[in-house]
Amino acid sequence: MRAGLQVTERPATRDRILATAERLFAERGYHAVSLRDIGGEADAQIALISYHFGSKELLYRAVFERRLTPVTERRRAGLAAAMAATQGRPGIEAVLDAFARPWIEIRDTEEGQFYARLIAREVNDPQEQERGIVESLLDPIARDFLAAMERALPHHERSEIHWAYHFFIGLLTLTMANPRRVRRLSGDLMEEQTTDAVVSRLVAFVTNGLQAGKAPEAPSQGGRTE
Amino acid sequence: MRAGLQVTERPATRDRILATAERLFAERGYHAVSLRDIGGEADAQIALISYHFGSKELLYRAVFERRLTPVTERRRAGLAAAMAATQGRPGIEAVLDAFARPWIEIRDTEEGQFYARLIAREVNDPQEQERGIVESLLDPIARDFLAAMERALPHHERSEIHWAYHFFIGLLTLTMANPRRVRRLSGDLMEEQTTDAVVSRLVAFVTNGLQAGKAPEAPSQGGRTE
DNA sequence: GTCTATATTTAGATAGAC
DNA sequence: GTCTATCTAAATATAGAC
Repeated sequence: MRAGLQVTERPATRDRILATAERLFAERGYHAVSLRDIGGEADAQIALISYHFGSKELLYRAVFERRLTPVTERRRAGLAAAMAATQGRPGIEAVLDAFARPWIEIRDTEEGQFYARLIAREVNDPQEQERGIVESLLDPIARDFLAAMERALPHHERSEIHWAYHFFIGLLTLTMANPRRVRRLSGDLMEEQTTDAVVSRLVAFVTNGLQAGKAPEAPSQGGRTE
Repeated sequence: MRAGLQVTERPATRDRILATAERLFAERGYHAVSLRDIGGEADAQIALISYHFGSKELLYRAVFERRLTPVTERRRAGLAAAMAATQGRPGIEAVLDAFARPWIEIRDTEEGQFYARLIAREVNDPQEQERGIVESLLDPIARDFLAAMERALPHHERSEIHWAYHFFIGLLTLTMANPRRVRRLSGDLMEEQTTDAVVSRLVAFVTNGLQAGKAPEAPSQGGRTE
């Protein structure tokens, strides 16, 4: 029986390794973490890491894949719901919300905070293409959201929408990546934010930011006319 | 004579090491680069790295400090000019421009592209505080710009301004950090951007984004009234 | 300042008993 | 599945001749 952990039971070695690796990779980055570090903090022999995962590289991939599929599913579902509710013409806020909310929700959980940081690290890494994780697991859904943004803003230049998308990624990943500096510079001005408040802020910021890029010849679409 | 390099002269060993270290640290990160990598690509003996810089850690700091002082000076000068031209009440665009332009200019030069990526990496690193580079060299001027933003937008909530600041950092660093994924997702939609165009876009995006956070009781200030 | 040679530590990975 | 013990390669750093 793999399922049915009792409350007092210690997680299986494999899971302890996964959780510890996730935390350490997120905090320090792949190359700054040794298998000895992981084994030590997970209270598992180094040999067991090889036994369960094969190699450091494969362990890293296992850490990613463990959580990525469920998150991606929820993002897809959110986008599909926004599409269905509007006959394929969703508002830009609904699209951005479906895109960002699952990430922020993960960031705001005890067990997901490190994974959020790890994703941010991976997306910002100039070398990510060599590992292929972003390209195979995140790029497909990214293209779906880009297409949805274009449907939501049919009168914007495509290049504007793409810029906004990358801006969104930038601010989304920063809110996940380095909360310490945020606290250092801004102190309690940014504490005690609920998940909802952060998502709303991100979405509102990008939505407003996009007002700069409306194509000049666009007719009013019942929205802001500036 | 240290100065007065002839055109055909090979850069001194110390400078070759610095340039190579800058590029490799930017592309792969501190821990993924060995002194052997640097020595190999710089065509310098490993022992010479120790001789010139003392240790890998000190080499890393030397790479940072080489370019940071001039950039910071230019950012300060830009802010001072914006302040002086408006009797201490600069527009938010002028403040953001002074903040971002020197970074984008560096990013867009042949010799500075790697440094821009390195800075982005450092700012997004959850572990930066341990090294203290960001805290000692970037936080002071960050606080100056935060104060200038508050002066430029006296009717905004302070927390809104701080959020916008961190958003700005996020999108600024992403445009410096991982251009490859941008190209992968958006292709030639984002090519051939001049420095001016990128700065304008960043500034316009954040300025518009900030419209979301205007304090409700603020009287119109001659700007957008929504 | 630059080189060769080497000391010392730490890394990822595996062999084989239990 | 888990352990001890160990292999091999790679890392940073230094010693000392030139």
